[in-house]
Amino acid sequence: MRDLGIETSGGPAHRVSDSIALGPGLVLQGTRMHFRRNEEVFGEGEAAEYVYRVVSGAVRTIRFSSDGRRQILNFYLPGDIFGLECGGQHTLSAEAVADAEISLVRRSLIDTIATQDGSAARAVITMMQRQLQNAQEHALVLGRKGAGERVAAFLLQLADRVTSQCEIDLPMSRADIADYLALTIETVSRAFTQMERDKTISLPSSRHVVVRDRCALELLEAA
Amino acid sequence: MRDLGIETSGGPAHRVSDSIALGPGLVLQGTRMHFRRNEEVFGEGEAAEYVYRVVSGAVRTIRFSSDGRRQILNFYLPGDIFGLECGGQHTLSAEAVADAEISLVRRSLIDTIATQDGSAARAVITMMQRQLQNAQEHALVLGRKGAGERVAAFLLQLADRVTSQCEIDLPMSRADIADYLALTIETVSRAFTQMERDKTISLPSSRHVVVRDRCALELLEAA
DNA sequence: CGCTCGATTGAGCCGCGTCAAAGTGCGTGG
DNA sequence: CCACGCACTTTGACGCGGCTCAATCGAGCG
Repeated sequence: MRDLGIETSGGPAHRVSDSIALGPGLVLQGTRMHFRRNEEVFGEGEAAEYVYRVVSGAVRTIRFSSDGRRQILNFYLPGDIFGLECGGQHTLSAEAVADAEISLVRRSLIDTIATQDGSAARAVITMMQRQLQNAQEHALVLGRKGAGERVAAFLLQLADRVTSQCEIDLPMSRADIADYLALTIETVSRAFTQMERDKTISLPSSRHVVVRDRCALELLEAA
Repeated sequence: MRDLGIETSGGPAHRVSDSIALGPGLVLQGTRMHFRRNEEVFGEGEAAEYVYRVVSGAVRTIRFSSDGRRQILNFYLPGDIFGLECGGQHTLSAEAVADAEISLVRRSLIDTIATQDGSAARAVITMMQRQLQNAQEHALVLGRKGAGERVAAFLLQLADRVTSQCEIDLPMSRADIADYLALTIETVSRAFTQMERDKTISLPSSRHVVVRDRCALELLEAA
């Protein structure tokens, strides 16, 4: 938002700068790294040394339930910041959904600055608030919506994060969507097909969605 | 934890002090208020003026999905702090589960202090991290566990927050548990009954649970 | 051209929600 | 002290949405 570039959930650009801003005139230059599709950025249990910003590509954060099924907790697109959720140790892992450039800033550096500069500390708190609200919204979707509504909510959420608000390039597979929405790939696929049949969306290819009737989608989400 | 009393998730005592600690030697005395069972502490959309700490009783935070069904996002017991999740405006509402004494501290006061004192800012960030991890754990439970596993997870979570780790006094109704776990009251009730049949717990009364076999409960949770 | 991986489609089943009816505990008033 | 009413809980019967299993389809690539 504004000039800060601290948004954790609003990266419309295909490719963005690799610095993390903590306030006006306080911008941290990160180290840029490249990750291949499905490569791990960090793993559950590792020491949390860095905070990350997506420059290009996309990232997912993962946790596994005790019986081994995976739950995707969030997707991060260019401009989004991730890796803040933890104390000293990561409680989840992060992987590249597609090839991604990611900018790393040392957590100790951010800690130091946040301790000295009040407005930087507030920037960090604001980022975490956004993450927290995301997680709560996610819990609401998983708890209270049926399959079609979940997929609709997912598409709307994605549409709002992309420049062209009605044409979406999905960086993730059906399996990723399923594990994010706590459904199976079959159910996700059927939901897409149904929406296409209803002229709510069209699917030129399986990774490319065109929203033809946003209202219908919003109606579906509410269900 | 430690001497700070900033824990958001660990209030074993039936009744605790009403101050919020932001660091060693930095303790904010709150204004104590009383809320009746089911009374609203704050509502979605209201300006977020305060941060709250449960002194006695219990509190739930709520959000409604677009079709009107409610989802309980968290329960707060004595010692827990809530109301941090928002920016300027509450994105959820909070109600007393049972009669509760709650201590209020002005958000502006905390903001001011956090801006000036680095360690206070870190205390706030730590509290938010804990909230965030709670929310993510909750999403994992809702997404990946069946009915019995959810109830088992709920009981274990509660058992860990109570002094007597095997005797739990539930401050909330079956309906509250159901809305927290995204189940129906009937399903929650059946899960309790089943556990009692399996000698995993006993139910001297519907609000009083005795954990007889914690291992079995942990096994159930994993499912 | 044929292989492989992901996506789609279909058939059948099961867990949990829905609806309905008792059962239980507690506060209130007679 | 007991009778009644109300709110909450438990239990049962049944239906449906989404999962499972299996086959087919389609696109990218060697």
